[in-house]
Amino acid sequence: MGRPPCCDKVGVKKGPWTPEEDIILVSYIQEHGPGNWKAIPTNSGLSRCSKSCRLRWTNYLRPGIKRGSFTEQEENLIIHLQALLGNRWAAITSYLPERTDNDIKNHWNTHMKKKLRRIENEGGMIAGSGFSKNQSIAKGQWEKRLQTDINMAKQALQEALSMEKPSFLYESKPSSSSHSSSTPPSSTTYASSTENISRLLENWMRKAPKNSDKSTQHSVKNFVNIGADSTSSDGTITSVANNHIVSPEISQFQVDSKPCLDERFSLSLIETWLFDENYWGGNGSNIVLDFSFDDASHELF
DNA sequence: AAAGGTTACAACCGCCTAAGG
DNA sequence: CCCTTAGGCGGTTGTAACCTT
Repeated sequence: MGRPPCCDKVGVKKGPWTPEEDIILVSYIQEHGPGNWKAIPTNSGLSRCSKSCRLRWTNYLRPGIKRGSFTEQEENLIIHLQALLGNRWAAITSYLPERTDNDIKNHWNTHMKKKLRRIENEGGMIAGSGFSKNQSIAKGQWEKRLQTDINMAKQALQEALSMEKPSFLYESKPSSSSHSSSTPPSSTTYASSTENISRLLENWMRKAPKNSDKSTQHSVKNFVNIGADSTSSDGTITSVANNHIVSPEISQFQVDSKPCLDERFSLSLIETWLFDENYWGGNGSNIVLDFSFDDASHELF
């Protein structure tokens, strides 16, 4: 007996989500909170499988998602983390909470791989691996990587237990140049969808005074704000969440749908290393190439 | 202006893991 | 323990938008 499909394939809609479907999903989650994905299609009336709903929410509709082009600092961080963690996008995403793993993965595959390949051709190193050619197939590399990960986890745990709470790493440095990218963020279909959803949600709010529950309305309003912010005239995303003035509800969403926030609290050593400009050799183009695990692990642990 | 090629990204697929019975 | 299943993750694909000729 094979594994049954996650959802009944018959009658399950596939393909791009419509704004109407988004509204239904968001409305349902506003009311019931994220989670119990299995129940969402049935209870909300969506003809989508639970997986599709979860993905749509986490990658697209969840409040606090930053869209648009990546800043140089974000890219540097991704390169560095990819060298350290490999293609573990979920782990990498925990350092860039405003980005989704899908977003980072896509950006890596479409932009950064190419960029690094170009650098590799110029510099004769293996891009993205964090190792020079003669190191790349070094015996014991995986063991070393694993050990580093274990050490990282231990360190994080220790710091978490000691209640050390460094400020959010994304609050300080990355945001400082968040609009420094020379290329304007691309306007995608998301923008118009979001505007539609925002409008619909506003109408929905007006029509739905049944919610004596203020918090629900409040959170919907926040969602609307975020939607509007995310499509501001200059195309940049400066959401409420970016400034961390998020409603408890939204915080809850983020906590619920993202990896443990405490992970981020407890990585001051790592973040120092990750954001240390010196590591990046000034222009960020050589960093990975000069980076090796020996250096990093020695410094970190 | 049209055709063909390229890029970007939303969404799907299938595997893995952990929780619950 | 074993089995089932929901949720999570990374790889891959499909396609709309954009660019070049």
